[in-house]
Amino acid sequence: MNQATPNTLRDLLPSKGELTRQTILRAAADLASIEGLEGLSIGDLAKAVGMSKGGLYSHFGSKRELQLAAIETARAVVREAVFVPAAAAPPGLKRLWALCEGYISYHERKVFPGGCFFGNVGAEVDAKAGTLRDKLAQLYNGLHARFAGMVREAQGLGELDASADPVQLAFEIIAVIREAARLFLLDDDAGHFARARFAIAARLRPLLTEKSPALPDVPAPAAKEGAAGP
Amino acid sequence: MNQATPNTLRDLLPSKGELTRQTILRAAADLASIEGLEGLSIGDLAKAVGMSKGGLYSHFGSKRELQLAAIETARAVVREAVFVPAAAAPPGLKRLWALCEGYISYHERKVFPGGCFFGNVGAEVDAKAGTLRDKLAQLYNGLHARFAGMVREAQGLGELDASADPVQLAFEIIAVIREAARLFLLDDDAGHFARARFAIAARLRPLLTEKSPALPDVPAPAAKEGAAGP
DNA sequence: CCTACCGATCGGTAGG
DNA sequence: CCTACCGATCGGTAGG
Repeated sequence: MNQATPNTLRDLLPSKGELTRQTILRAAADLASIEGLEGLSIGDLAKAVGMSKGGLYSHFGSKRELQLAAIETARAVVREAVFVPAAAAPPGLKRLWALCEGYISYHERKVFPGGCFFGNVGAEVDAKAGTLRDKLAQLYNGLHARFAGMVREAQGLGELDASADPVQLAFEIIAVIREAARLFLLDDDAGHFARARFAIAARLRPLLTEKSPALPDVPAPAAKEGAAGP
Repeated sequence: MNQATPNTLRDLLPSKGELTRQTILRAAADLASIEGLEGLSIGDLAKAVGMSKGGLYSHFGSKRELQLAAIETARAVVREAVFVPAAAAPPGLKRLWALCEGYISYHERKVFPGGCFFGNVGAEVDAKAGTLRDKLAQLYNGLHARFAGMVREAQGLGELDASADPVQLAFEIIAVIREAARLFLLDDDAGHFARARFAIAARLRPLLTEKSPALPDVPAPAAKEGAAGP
């Protein structure tokens, strides 16, 4: 802090440059959710925010730096869209369910235009060892840990059978939600989310205790005729 | 068939050009499992098979044509790696379990160097409406239908409770296997597949009947300490 | 934050 | 199946 003058409102507000930077990063995250972090081109990004390529390079020294910053922005978006709302629910089973619903809704609402930023970018980098892959692995590890933590919380309150393995339960919940999200992107059928909800409710039901609040009603997904195999 | 001369062995064997074509396509599928169908460049592919770009274009008129052909090749690879072996198991619950194991093993063995071709390519195209996305949607539909069909078969033989929804069951099985596969690519921990197996066995167990053959023993996955959230 | 440029690589083609 | 090339676009830079 080499600021001689006293703080004014103007000093505390984000500078114009910082606002531009955030605009660029949010656009970058949106584009990367469709094209991937490599497929995102600086030229297209510049066009999307109405700037020149040179203008972008005054905010980021390299494409890689922009990619890393876009990941942080996407992380903040997920936090606001999924984790913050869930934290508003009462602790225990209700909060766990709110987290599931929030994560489902995040996919269904297409908070990012190309579906989940991390789903797309994760698939893009998962076969290439390196910093980006490790970063994504760590973020997904964190996601699983969040869900597992909520399971433990519900168990601690006696609202969920203590014998269930929280990590295993988190794995299964996230699995059905992400599978639904992928199928939804491919065929635009939101019914896949009904399957995810149904699977989660059925998995939790045998674990309920007399202390458990009631689970919301989850209708059985509509039957569907099978298609031909590959 | 505008062939005047009688068939000889030579006529029935694949021509040299056809063999080259297959070599190119298998290399293309391998590369696309890492880089995606767009990320795959004709120059890199030519280098991988030891040909010039011009040489490749004598087999395929355009990149798009090559992409479509590579999808068919990848489909044949999955058929040989997953569906054919499962068909060798006795019908019913055993065959369903063999299909699960085959699908898990296909991911764990990395039949494609970048993990599942369709997982990677699906994520790449799922946000872009068009022929490729529709093709992938149809293929995944077929995968789900295969699993659902095996569930129905087991039910028909009385080896699985008839009240279970085959499509829902297929959805949940595929979900945990694919989630395990994605995590495996990110952190190289094959333990995720143990979680998938455990989830499938636990899901099937309440559906077993007195006619059911015994399920293989599936050990509970090792406990794992939670990491920090995002 | 812009214009104007760099070398490299992209998909694709001509001609053999 | 090759060499030699095309225009377009890539990430990135210089200079202002």
